[in-house]
Amino acid sequence: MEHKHVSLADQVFERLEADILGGKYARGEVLTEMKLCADLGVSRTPVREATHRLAQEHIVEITAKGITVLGVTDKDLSEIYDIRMRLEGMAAALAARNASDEQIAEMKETLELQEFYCGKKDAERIRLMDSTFHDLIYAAAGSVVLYDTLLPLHKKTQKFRKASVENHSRAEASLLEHRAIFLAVAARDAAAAEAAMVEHVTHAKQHIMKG
Amino acid sequence: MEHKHVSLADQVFERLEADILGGKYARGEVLTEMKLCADLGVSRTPVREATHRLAQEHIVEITAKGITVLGVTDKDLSEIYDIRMRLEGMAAALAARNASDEQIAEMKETLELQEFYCGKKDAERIRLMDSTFHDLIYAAAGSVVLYDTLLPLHKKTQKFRKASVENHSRAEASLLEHRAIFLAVAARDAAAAEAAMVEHVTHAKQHIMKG
DNA sequence: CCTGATATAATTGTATACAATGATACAAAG
DNA sequence: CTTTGTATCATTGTATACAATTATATCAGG
Repeated sequence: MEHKHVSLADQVFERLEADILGGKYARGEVLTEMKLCADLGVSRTPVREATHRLAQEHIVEITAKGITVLGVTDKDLSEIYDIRMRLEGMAAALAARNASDEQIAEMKETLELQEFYCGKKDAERIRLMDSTFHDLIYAAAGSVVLYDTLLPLHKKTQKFRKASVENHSRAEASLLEHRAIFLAVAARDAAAAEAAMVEHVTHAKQHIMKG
Repeated sequence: MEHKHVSLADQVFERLEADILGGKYARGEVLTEMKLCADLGVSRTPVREATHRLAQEHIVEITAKGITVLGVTDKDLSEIYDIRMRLEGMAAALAARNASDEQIAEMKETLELQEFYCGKKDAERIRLMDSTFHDLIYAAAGSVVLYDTLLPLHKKTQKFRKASVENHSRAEASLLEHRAIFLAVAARDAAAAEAAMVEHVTHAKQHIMKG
């Protein structure tokens, strides 16, 4: 049993990041440390650590006025997809070479769940399975640097991906694209995996930037 | 006059990041907050903020044992260059489209300084001009996301780039490659800028990974 | 000599008091 | 009415005391 200690600061960071990128706080909204302390029931120290880490990722901005929520602009979103277009293909190709059988099994399971939730039209869980699938690809690539580069970018798109898969036909198309990526990775075909991933990200961008 | 307040935490962060990525602390070395406090003459609070931000970038690891310096492994270095190969071309192409005349003038000036220091065989300053040139390209691209993605990756290579340009022939080759990128950007030729940048990063990787 | 439990010590995690900064409201002068 | 100076207040920045965790040394038992 892994009893790795998770600090309050880590918990606050995860929570705030998810809340902001999930759309709970509006862009431009100004928070204060004390308000967050009261909401979360912790002292300023872990809140400070969390907000400063968020500031480093340009998710909030800290001034004497307070903690301003920056979130993700449409311009950011477009740029994120342009970057992901170039890096996720690389990740898929590496995953095809380096993924363990166990990782491939996890991908398969994730895909089956995605199909299940797609049938139930549960957008939030479809989005979650989407995140998990991409995360598995990043991890399977076996590059810590690539993982650290892609994960924050992917997280920043989560709110928009959820909105996207509320459209059922897009949700089904996304599932098919994921399956194509999976088959190529499972077949250890790096070139096919890269091509499938590039196509997937391209379509995702097209659909998201329309809305 | 911009009298933007720079906190102690920011100063400590910059200092520690530069010291670790510059090679002052060896990989595996274990620091403690108190030691850093004594060295830098500040309390634990700003030191904590700085070290935790460094931990987020995987430059250090914080455990009950202390603050372990991770730095950059050869594997990291290789992966960083593979990623930069894909993103810096994008940045150069965007810079060719979006750079202001002022930014282009700054690039020109930076190049002239690089040439000057290349003549004097001053590796540290060549490395600095190299950093400045790439930073100008990132900024001129006009994408905050791309800037934030590339800058940390570029910083992590600084120690190795310095070692690389201590080889005079590589320093001269690098200067020529920068000039080719500059000319394409100044001519507003995005495709040429991208090609020149990809070639530059490719050569840089080849030279650095040999050493 | 090795193994394991236990006590100790070193380190980070957290809370809070105080300092410094900057924003804001308001009044006085032009 | 606008502007400018000033005082107040809210907020973050910093230092430090205390709690919790974990590594490490020590010792007993086999």
